[in-house]
Amino acid sequence: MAEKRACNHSCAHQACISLVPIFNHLEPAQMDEIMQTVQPGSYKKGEVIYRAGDQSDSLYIVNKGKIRIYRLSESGKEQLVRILNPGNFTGELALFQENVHEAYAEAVVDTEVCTIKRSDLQEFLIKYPSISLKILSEFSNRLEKSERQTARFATERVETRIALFLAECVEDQDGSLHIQLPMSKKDLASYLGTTPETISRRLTAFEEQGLIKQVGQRKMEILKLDDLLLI
Amino acid sequence: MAEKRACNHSCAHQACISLVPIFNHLEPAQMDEIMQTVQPGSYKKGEVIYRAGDQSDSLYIVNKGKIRIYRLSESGKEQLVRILNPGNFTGELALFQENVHEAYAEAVVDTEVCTIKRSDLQEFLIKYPSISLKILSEFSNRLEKSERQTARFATERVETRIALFLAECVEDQDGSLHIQLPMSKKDLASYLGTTPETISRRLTAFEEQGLIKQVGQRKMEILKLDDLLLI
DNA sequence: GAACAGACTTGATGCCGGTCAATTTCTTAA
DNA sequence: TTAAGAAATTGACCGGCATCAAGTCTGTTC
Repeated sequence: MAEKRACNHSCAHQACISLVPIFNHLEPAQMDEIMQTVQPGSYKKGEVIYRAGDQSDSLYIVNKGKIRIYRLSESGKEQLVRILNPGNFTGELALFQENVHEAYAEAVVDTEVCTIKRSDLQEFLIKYPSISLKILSEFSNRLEKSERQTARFATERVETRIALFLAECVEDQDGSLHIQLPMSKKDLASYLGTTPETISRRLTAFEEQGLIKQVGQRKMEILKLDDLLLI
Repeated sequence: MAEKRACNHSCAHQACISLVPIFNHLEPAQMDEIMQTVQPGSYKKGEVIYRAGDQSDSLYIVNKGKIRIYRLSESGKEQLVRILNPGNFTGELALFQENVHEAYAEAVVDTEVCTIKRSDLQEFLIKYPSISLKILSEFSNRLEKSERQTARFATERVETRIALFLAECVEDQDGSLHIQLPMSKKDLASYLGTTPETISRRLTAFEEQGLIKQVGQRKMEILKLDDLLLI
């Protein structure tokens, strides 16, 4: 791997490795070893990072910016699955199964990533089994969240899914009741399996019921969190 | 662990270990070691194996019978997540995160299981890292399937979800066009996020369109698989 | 600052699919 | 075999939400 070394350890693009939960428990020396294999990449706003069906052979770690991960359904419609912020990664599924992306990824704004070749990563998995355990923990969380999301789709109405999403925003933002939506309403609609129109209407209805107070494009104040969750 | 030994290696309830993909790559001696830690359990038809909120400290492997795994949504409605057959297991999520079940499990028919204590399994994970890799692969598949399912809920109509499910039945049954539904229509409705009435109506409609031919309770013949998938 | 494109809102309309109810068919137990 | 209780079907009804169509507002680029 040493021959891939592009620059020394202090390169900015490598620093993100230390942000990633699956690596940051390692010894400094081991972390350096991983950093040697990292390749930088950058994408302009709106640029596609990989497409569904692309050969998938790398792990992408977000260094700066924001990435949208979409999934295409059988009939070609797309759903927003997740938004990646610095320290998050994608491409991990391909490590353990067929090597074609099922999803596609797009830069929301100008974005810098670090990529690690799949083969390099697999070497590290064998060399440092603790990484496997970290990835297992990550997968476990993701699976849990994904199944929860599926159950919500299967059993809850759109109104409830929106309310639950707002509650999650409160949690993510450390319990503050002044929240900021992490994405546009169009993206949110895709994520929640509805339309921007319906999101807009439900939020207005919540406001008329005195449950929330909208303030500007993506900001709002949650007035009655408990009542919101009873919907 | 040896002191837990309840009987010798030939015990029937232990044999299932060799059926489980995450263990069956091990050396016979290692597999025996795991078998020593296995405890048998049996449940009558309809009996609950664990509830949402229960302390979760074991992996359950189905030896004989069938188990339904349900998830409860925030408002108490339940969705069928998965059905376990012999060789399948549940309780794996709790290995890597908080130790409370988010789902609940119920025996569909009289069922025998093997349980492995979480602490025992964690020892094995450290001792035999190859098990981690197998579980990673399993998780990776599950995550992939779960996200696909979520995307279907988000983007496809009930009619399409039913058609896609039928296509999966064909795959699972080795491409045979004479398929058997793996569960009752009530369960299927819960799994697909709809109602038994709607399932019944859509299948009748498929039949009237000449796409399938229903024959008896849970059996049918797929006449035009391609057309079914264009819906 | 003007102009433009996106993002968001609001209204009107229609239909998919959930709900309730009444049979009918199948399964299980006595 | 019969009886009882599920499971499945079929019909009537209607409400939630998608769709289409106009706007309004925001932010960005000359």
